Amino acid sequence: MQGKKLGRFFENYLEKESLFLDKGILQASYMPEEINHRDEQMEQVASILAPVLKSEVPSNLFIYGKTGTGKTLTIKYICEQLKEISEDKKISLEILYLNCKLKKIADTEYRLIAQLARHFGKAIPPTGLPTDEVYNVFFNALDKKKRIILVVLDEIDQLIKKTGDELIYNLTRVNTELKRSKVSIVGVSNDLTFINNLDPRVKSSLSEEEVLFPPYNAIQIQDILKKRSKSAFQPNIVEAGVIEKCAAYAARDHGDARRALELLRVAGELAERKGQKTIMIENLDEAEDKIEKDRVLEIINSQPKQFQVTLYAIILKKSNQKGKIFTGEIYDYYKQVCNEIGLRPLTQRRVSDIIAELDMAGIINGQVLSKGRYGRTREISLSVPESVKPKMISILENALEIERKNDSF
DNA sequence: CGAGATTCATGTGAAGTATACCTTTAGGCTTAA
DNA sequence: AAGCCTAAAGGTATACTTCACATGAATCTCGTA
Repeated sequence: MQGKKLGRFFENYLEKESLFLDKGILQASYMPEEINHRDEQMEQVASILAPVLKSEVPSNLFIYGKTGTGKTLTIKYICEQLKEISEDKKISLEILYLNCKLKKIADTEYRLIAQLARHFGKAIPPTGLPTDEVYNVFFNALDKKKRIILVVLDEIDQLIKKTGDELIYNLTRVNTELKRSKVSIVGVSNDLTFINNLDPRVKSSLSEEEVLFPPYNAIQIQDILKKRSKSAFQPNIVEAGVIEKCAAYAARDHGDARRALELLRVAGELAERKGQKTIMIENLDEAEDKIEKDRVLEIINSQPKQFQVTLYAIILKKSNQKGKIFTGEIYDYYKQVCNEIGLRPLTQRRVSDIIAELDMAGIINGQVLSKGRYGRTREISLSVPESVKPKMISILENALEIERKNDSF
């Protein structure tokens, strides 16, 4: 009985014609044939990196611009081109791309270097080796043969903020130690100000060259969306005004093209799931909601237990109590929750750091403020739409194996 | 009334600790000559 | 004697704790108008 029903469902699913021709085109990982509206930046970056094709070491390069301005895309595109040409012409060139934000992969000096070394087939344990040793392994792997290595560090600001700038200093000194190989660093950052807080030596060596990626304007985003949607969707699927609205949404927060594309894709998925024949403007609002929801839930799920408990405490405290909430209150509540689920509570010091990290992740919003005679604390609020909250709570409760006794809503 | 001094609750930096993991070393056992 | 395995020793990164000091505006204190 059930099986039959399900079977019919799948049949229907297959029969239903998809709105998409190629969904991949709207995904962030998609590499288009050509990149629009970034000609100038493209040219700059290309001309800076071009010397690798003559086996010369290019200057270190620092790329900055807000999210969704095409930094990552452009640098990846150029790297691919360089790689192709270098293979054609038998130039030995290695390009390493690494995103420094990935937790547990490249978010400390040790892990970053280890990751780089692994690129050359070296097995590096997750812990235990001296960092110097890992450097040595890495250097030796590099120096095995004569070549130029291009290290692209995406979201480098996150890493430096956390681990200090010594890392870059060490990487730049590679060139003086290696006999045969030469390394050139490309740093990519969202944070426009971060470079100013660096050690001057590091600063000057990292940003021998700089390229700024300005935000796209609404018209450019529209253009990009149109081009991509043409090959991503079946013809005549996207209703009039949808693309314009989509671009407007994205332009609203600093011309983030990635966001615009995601919005369009998710809107398409939603429309398809609902059995619509076209994508309507309403779908965009739903999509925006869903994207935010997915983003938050994704982060929550990947968070360590202690972070989840902290967040859980924040959410519940927040919904039980009107007005502003502060670190002290949360910590008390947090301890209580820990007791209930039999988890050893961390110190307030640590929880304070965890709160700061949740803030960084964009789930909550914390602001240190002084309440004068009544001390100094962080004022915390949830930076998540109301609609996501119930889902968050149930996920957290699930993850933490909490049984909610009294419904506090 | 206003300029300092005081105060509170917690932020924040530095140093210390526990844990998990790594390599090296030394001993003990086996094996083959 | 050489080879191999194992366990202990010595070392590291990371997550967390402990200790101690820094912060900064509301409030208090006290001299002055």
